[in-house]
Amino acid sequence: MYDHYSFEEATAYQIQLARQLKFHPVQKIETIAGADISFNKNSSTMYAGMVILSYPDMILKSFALETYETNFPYKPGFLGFKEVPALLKVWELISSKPDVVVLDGNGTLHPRRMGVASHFGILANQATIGCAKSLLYGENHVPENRKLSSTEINSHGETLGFALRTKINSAPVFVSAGYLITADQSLEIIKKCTGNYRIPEPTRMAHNMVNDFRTGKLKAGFHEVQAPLTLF
DNA sequence: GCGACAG
DNA sequence: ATCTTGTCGC
Repeated sequence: MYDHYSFEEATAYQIQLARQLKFHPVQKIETIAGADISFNKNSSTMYAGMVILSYPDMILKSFALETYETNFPYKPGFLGFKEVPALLKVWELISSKPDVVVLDGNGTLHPRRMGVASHFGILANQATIGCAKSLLYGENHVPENRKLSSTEINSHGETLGFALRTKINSAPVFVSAGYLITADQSLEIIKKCTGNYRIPEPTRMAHNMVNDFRTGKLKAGFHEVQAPLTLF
């Protein structure tokens, strides 16, 4: 889908998409999804997955898995071009859409406000949150070493996101709004999705799923979870 | 020119 | 992201 895009064209496309960004509080949240991608080194096959959990219970209800071929390379600032097409393909397998989707990467905490979460959100017309494991853009401020302590991440005097300490003695994660949600509400939601691990439940489960999918333990398609599987 | 740089 | 052994800490 984006394989033929040059980085120059990709940059122009991001600026174009950014003009369509909208942010407002999500009224009711009963289900939340986590999305992630996995792939073998030097392979063009992407293993995409999305899990849907109840909110704020964090109980796995269903998940979808699908593969997608792409040769778009990874480059800081352009992650969306490599992952969004695959994520949109899994997205189609989900008939009952979640209220918000958490992506493994940034939202507006990006030089052109178009991280993978914002990129996916606009194309899917879906509320999204970006939760990255390391900082891509903005003035870094390290939060205190206490669970759920946070600091603002700014750029040119504007608060684009937050650094959040999800676990003591572990590096913070970086939260920002993707689309159709505010940065403040994104932080509140990620806090409620945080369990006993550094990575919040939605993306943590999605990460485990796509890894099992890639290694053949799970198959492509939409899957309903019957037995209240609190495992993983 | 130099350093930074999601997954 | 993936590959990959040992090691430190709760």
